[in-house]
Amino acid sequence: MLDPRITSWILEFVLRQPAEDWMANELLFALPLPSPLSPRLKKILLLRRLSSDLSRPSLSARTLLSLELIEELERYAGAGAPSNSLAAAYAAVAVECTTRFLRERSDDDHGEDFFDAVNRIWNCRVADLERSEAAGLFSPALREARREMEEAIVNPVVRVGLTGRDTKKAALDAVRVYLEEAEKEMGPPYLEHLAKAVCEEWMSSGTGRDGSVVELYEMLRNLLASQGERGRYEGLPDDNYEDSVLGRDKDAPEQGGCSSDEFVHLPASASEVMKVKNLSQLGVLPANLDNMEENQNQMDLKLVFSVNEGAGKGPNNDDDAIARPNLMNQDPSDLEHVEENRERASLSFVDKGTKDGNPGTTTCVGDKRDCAGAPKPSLMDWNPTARTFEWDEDSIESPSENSPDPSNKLHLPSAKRREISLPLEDNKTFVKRRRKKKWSSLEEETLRKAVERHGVGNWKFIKSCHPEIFKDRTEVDLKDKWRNMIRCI
DNA sequence: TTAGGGTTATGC
DNA sequence: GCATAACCCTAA
Repeated sequence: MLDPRITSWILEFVLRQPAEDWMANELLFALPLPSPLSPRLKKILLLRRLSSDLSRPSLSARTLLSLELIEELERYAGAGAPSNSLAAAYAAVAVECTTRFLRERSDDDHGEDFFDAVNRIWNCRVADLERSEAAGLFSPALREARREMEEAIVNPVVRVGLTGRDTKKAALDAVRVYLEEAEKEMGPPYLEHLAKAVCEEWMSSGTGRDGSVVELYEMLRNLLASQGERGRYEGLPDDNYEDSVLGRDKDAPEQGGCSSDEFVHLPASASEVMKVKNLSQLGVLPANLDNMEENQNQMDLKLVFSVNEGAGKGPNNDDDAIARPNLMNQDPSDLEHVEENRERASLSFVDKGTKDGNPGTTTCVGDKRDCAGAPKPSLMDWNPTARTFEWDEDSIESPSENSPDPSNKLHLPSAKRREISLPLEDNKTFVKRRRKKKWSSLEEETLRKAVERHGVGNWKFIKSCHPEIFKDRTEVDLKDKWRNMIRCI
């Protein structure tokens, strides 16, 4: 079993090389990693995602999210205000994520997408940012940009001016500047330090070396052991190497609000875990997956920090598409059943995949705003007005009720269902009842604050302001939850 | 779209 | 069996 510390160093090294994204994801998925991830590795993964966005090049709400997460990481590490380059990149990306809808508008689009983006990004996201602990990102440039966007809502001349501006290049440049600065600040990969120490050890130990990978790995283990026995190993980076990247104050207490556990643990669905287990049985993955709880954490961690969902190209990619858990296309709706770890679900790196990378909801300006346009769940998922049956999630519907081979049911069992309401003759109208999902404290707190800010009854607007946090909730869910919450007072 | 009553699941 | 939370249904 590989030492998770060593694999994290290897991962750091690979992520900081110009390796392809699919390879980085493969490694991220395959290697055992320490849990929770170190702040250093988290930051490296976030930087890598920014780098991927640059290389495609595609800036989206996910890019904004990556920048917000970096700020949060640094803030909880006690690093103080975000750097100018980080704030500048954030402002530039926010502008680009908005103005792109002006450039890309179609004939039948009368600017609704742009208005939605202004509301979503500037009236909700940036406004929340200003009031939050992340206010360090709220730079003068961001303030000015918000003023301009608000003006663009009512002034077509400003919109025309924005359309003619190359905000994409400006945003790409700003992100590039930040990445270069962050890379420089981070210093060389830890593995390079280790390699130097290993070389010295190698040179001094004389004969009997064969130079194999196994031997190299053993030497790394020995170095680790000697580090443990003697404290700092001469020639290795000091014990604070991990923290130094983030400027962490050694005396700063661990923060509860964004602990690494909360930050990285996003649950994989049971089905995903089963896929992993199957792969394990096939020998594709290490067979050490019996402890599903523990290994699900590993999966969660990797799903959250996958490098780039749109970059899953690589050898055998097509063959893998069905069989293996796809780190790039994990559906957030699958991420159920682990309430304790949902605190940062809104910070997941897995996008719904709308055209701007934003979750699929739209909002408009003003109180009691018209928020039409939010996509409803597919009828294939559930129908709020249909008579309901409960389905066993683990069961897979048989392709045909008249299957010629009844033995198939052993492998593809018909869905178990139990009548809940009046029976209807046409089974097609029966749609599963959603699985109960306990509200996380993040959802509750967000709802509480939103009601304070926007008032009771604006459920659709509140949902639209926090589409990622409430992505699995309907407006009615928000209303019901609020009803429950005030009952407790 | 929302409010409010009804139903179901879950924990004790 | 009861209390509660989550979810569903439907009238306005």
